[in-house]
Amino acid sequence: MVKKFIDEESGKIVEKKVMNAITIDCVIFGFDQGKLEVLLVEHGTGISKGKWGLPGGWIKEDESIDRAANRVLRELTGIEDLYLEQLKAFGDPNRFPLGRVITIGYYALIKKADYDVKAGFTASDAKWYRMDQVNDLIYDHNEILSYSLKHLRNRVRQAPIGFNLLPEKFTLLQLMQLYQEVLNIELDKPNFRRKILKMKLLVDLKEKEKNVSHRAAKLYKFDPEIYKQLTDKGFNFEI
Amino acid sequence: MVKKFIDEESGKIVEKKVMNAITIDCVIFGFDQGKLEVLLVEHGTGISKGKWGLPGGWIKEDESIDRAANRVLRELTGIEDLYLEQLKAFGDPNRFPLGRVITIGYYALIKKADYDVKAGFTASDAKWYRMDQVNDLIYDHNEILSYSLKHLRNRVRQAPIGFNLLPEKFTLLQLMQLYQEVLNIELDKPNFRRKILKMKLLVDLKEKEKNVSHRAAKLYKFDPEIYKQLTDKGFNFEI
DNA sequence: ATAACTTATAGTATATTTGACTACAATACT
DNA sequence: AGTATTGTAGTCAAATATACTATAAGTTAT
Repeated sequence: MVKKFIDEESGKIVEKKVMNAITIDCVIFGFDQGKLEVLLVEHGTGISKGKWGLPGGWIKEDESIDRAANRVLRELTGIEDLYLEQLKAFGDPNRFPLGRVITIGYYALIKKADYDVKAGFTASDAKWYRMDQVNDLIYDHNEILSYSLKHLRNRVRQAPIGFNLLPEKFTLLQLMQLYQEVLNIELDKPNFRRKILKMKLLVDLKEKEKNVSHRAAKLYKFDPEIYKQLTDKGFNFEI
Repeated sequence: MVKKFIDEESGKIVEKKVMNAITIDCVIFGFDQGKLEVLLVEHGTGISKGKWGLPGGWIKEDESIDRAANRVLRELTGIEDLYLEQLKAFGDPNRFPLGRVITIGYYALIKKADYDVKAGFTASDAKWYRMDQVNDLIYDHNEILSYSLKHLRNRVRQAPIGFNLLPEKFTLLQLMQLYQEVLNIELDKPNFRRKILKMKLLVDLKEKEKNVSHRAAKLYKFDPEIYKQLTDKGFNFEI
């Protein structure tokens, strides 16, 4: 791919083999009924028609990459007003079959119930996939996804970001299942409860679940204010 | 900047306003006599002639971005064989005066004494600057630099990047003293030794110090490969 | 109403890790 | 040979984590 570009030295447009195309790819994690899921789209047109991959697309000339990420996600899946965090740029020369394309990965964790997913633009379908049901994705999207998951697992141990995946009011079991699912480990109920409560991070809402077919559990909420106060004192969140 | 690129849908080369140029910029931190410094280069040609900035340059068509980062750094400053970590992509549409250029930031922390700095390629000079003596840099390089510094301060507690400040082969006492200095704490020799060895992060080189006026200590090296394997498994570095 | 079942929560006993400390081994210098 | 310096092994008690048991509090079926 010979490209035209502005040479920094002369200020003129020259042709050289140093240009690259750039895309955005979004990894959106959701949590539902104790399972971690990821949002994928089916390509409706082009060389990847009928295949599934992460929601992604080209960056426009006049938009920042953060804005591009939000736009791409909105166009393909209908999801908007989301805080997308930049993950990493992926730039293997052969990651894209038709030429050199570098992609910048973004990721976010959301509560599925808060967002309506609707396929749009070049996406013929958009669906949540449970992590264990993700098959072959286009290009290097499996690699991007597994990198994201690794990143998520590291971050979720270091900061209580996982709370974003739960409803406002949640039980300790829900929280525990979240960690089990994200970290892919088994936890012990009594021990988990003791550990998390000792952090003094949760607010006891003095409420209980309703309409459940078993003993109702206490409801808690995560209070970002308390978390901020704790971190200011040198608190170390570690699950 | 109208660019040619391969359209994903048709597979043909078309002209559109969605192309971007990509560069690499490297933030190299050095530590010397208790002071943090950063490596800057003076542009010898082009529109920024005579101005200082981070070592950076274009990514070539056939190289990965990691390799590009190492090449750019080598060409401009003579520094090679360095583990550069990807930081973040910066993509404000107006960050570069002559058109849309996205840059991917890389950073590293090195021991100054281990590397010879020699300006090359388009750089007319390359020098270490103490952080408090950095003035106006080209483009958005001040922003990139301050982002890097913030990142570095967070990361030094979470990941073993401090190892880069030691010689390749080091003793456990050297390592301990480094942490004592950086974290401003006192550590217990036997306990530190036990803790760090249990991480299985160090390679025992089966060698000893030489020409020391005391019992020679075993030499170890830090192996980034091992560290990578461990983090993949959910390893948590915490000193 | 009561037995069976599910989930929440309390408690306990054992293993593992940590922190403070002691002892001693190895080497070089005087 | 004696002394100084640093490396390395080990001990012991306290703290913490882990595995497990027991029981309480609801729901549902009979």
